[in-house]
Amino acid sequence: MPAKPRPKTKDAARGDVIAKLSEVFRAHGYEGASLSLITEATGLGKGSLYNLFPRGKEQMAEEVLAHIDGWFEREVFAPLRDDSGGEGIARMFDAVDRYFESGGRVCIVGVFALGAARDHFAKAVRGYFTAWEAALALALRRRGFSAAEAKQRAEDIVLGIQGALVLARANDDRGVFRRAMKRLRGTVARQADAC
Amino acid sequence: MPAKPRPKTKDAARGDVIAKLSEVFRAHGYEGASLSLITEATGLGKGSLYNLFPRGKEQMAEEVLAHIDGWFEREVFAPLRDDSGGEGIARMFDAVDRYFESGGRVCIVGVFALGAARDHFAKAVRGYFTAWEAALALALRRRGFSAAEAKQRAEDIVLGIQGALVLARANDDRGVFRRAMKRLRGTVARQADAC
DNA sequence: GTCTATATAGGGATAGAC
DNA sequence: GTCTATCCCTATATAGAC
Repeated sequence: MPAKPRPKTKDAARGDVIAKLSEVFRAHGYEGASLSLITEATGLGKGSLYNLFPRGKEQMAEEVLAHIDGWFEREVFAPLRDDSGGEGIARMFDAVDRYFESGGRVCIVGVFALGAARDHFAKAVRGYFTAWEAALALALRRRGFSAAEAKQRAEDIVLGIQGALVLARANDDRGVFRRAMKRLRGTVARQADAC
Repeated sequence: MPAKPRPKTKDAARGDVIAKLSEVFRAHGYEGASLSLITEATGLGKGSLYNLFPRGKEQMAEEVLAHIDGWFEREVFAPLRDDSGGEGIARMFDAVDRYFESGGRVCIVGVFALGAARDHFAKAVRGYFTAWEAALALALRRRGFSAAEAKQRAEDIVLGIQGALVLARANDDRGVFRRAMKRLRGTVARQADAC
């Protein structure tokens, strides 16, 4: 190994670009994310962008979605599946709260899902939500819920998070998201409404 | 009054155009709704469109939003506020299920809320959700919920509907929406979890 | 690898004939 | 009122200099 690879590796630099791309797609959606917005956000000219992403905007979006999927796989889905010490679900809520900045940022996958881009990126969009629900349902089963109930509650939680993001952005108020997250955390505590 | 105004009135014809515009904005969002998509959907040339909506696409979106607001005001908010015979909430769920075709159509206001268009149409977007929540909270208070609980449950229901629409479209599966609606209907039945 | 043209298509919007 | 033709701008994408 050479002495000090201080200057960023190729992959790290690419990661930086993808992070900036994400914010453009998040704020403007797929069709709204113009190359001029992208050059502005990344500080790169079109030439550089097409050098990094030869297939253009489509490829940029694909890699943004893949990056999101990777992050959630590491920070959310894997902890849910391992559920080390029964803390998987709590870790999920923590990670989600950080990722969406308590409702200050919307979900790119959700934005894509609502627009015409869904058809083009259907597999990634669907995969994201199904992976999330499946991992969460598994963790809920370990908590003692029946298979059917775990599935239903997992769906309600993912759905609640997405709805909270819509309302938080519509009203420009993170309070909606915070309250929803608190309530959703509560729904996994009480094992059933048995009295 | 003249004998038979069989041919459509001006307003009715305008209503038809707005209905078709709505479907374009619903499917493609504000930025994605190009004039060529709009001419195709309405069957009108640009000249006619600019005659009907002199301020162009912006005005089209404004009138679409106003039309939605009018529909919900009549079919959802007013029944919730009147709550004739305590059926206001049930009528809301029925109307919502019809309007969104059991999850087959997404919410235009939700689509706008997630995109950059929110800033331009902030007042209409915010107004839609706040009116809905306020009317629903009022109906819930009449059902015996405390002011705080009614407000919270109203928020959870509106949020749940929006989240269900996101997931239904993401997974291309109306089942998510139907299940969510059923569950949400249930949350207004049990007055409190008092055992 | 990054930039500055440039190419080509489509965007929103307008003018004017009918 | 509706169309066609046209305006000007911005879109994505490419070429080629450095």
